[in-house]
Amino acid sequence: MAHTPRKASTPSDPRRRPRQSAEQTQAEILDAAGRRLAEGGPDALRLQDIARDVGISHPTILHHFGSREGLMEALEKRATSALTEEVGRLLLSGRGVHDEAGGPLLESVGRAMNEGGLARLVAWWVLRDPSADHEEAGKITARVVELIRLRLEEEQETLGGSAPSREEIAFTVRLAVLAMFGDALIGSQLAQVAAPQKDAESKRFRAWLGQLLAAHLRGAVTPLPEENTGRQSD
Amino acid sequence: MAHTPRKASTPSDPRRRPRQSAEQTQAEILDAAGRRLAEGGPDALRLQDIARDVGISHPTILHHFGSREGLMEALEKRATSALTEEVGRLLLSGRGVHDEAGGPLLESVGRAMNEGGLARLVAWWVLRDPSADHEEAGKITARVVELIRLRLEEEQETLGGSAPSREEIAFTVRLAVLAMFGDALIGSQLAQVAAPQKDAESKRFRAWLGQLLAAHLRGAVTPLPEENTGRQSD
DNA sequence: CCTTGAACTGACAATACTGTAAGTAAATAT
DNA sequence: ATATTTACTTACAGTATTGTCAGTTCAAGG
Repeated sequence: MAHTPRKASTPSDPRRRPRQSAEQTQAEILDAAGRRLAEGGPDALRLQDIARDVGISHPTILHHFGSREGLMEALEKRATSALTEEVGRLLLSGRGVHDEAGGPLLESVGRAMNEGGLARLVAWWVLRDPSADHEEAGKITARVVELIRLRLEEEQETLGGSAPSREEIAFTVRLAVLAMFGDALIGSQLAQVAAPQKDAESKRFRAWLGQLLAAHLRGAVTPLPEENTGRQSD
Repeated sequence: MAHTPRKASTPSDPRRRPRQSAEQTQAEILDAAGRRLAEGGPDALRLQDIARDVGISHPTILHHFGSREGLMEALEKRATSALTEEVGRLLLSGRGVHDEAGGPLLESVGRAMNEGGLARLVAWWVLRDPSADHEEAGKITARVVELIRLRLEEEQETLGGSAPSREEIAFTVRLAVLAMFGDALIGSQLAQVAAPQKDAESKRFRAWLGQLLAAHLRGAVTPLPEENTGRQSD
């Protein structure tokens, strides 16, 4: 007695999802997963929940992504490549680097980190496996550093002044990224104002940071003491 | 046929843990849990694993902390109160604020975030429940801001110069905390050097940041434009 | 038209984890 | 010395979750 299929003869069950293209369904799954992750944290990423959100059965997710792990990889890939593209576009468009207040670039990264849920995604990823290398991040920042350096050199030729060293730029970019990342995760915890104004404070902080960094790169370069450059002495 | 206790009559089983004080065992459990969390991320926080690390059975953890949730709360409480104490000590000792390079305070927070695993703990906490308020964090930073402000005013009286506004200080502290937090989590991903030197680069970055912030607070205050202070216009 | 492949599903297997129950042994209180 | 509390254990219940399997419907290609 094999298990009798309960309703083997229901042709065209109305509850069955009308067949979609693979791309379509996969995109819907990733959207739902991203939403879950942004709202509820890592524990909220259950196949069954996501399936319910989309309106499919959970084995369908496995069919498309192979495993839960596969889904998570796809999620990360999509998020980082979206950011890479946006940053690339901003940089090449010639704006965003040294315009007023550090400008669109900072805002764009901040938005991706906050609304896009990128910060939460990355944090969750890093928490899960601290030793994993997020190659993409290094590549993006390296690219940003290089482009800023070129632009500052141009500027220096026309306006005069001394261009900061590459390390100086690298640290500045690093600071900007870390601040955006941290702000998206715990900014609201550090705000000194009442809840409804927290978003405004965060925005103002971003503007302030942009000015600080721009001013720093432009002139007030604080050289590091040349002690322990690579090897440690103790 | 009740289940016959398998070895009901083994008096003083050698495998049984010699009875400890509650405090002792709880501390060991928290240590082990912290280590697990730092190494493996949220998913690695299993009662059975922690119990094995300590050398007890997992219901003992439930006996001491009530539930898994209780354990996590205790973990967070211990970590934050340790940090609070250390920061308080540094601030009251009169050092750490405006000594060379931002100094011990930055280093201490950085250490707690990195080696102490505080950053990972907080990140994991925030990921799990984005709406949860981490009151402690706000309190600590508010306190730091206030103390720095007092100290800068003192300094201003003796040396002259203009003391920065409270918002200026608050943003600077916020930036410092965010940078330390972010650096602990994803700093290694952003580093531009080979793996073995990443720690050194992180340290150098910290020093650089200290100088930048100190210099900023001391003189080069970039005032924010007085536009949208609270309400947004679009 | 028929075959092949792919999207999709319901039912089930396997596993793993938190929490409970009941009992033992050591310390503390009476 | 006896009673009580408490640190600690084994065995088990309950449940949730990922993944597998066999099968169905739809579309495309021969």
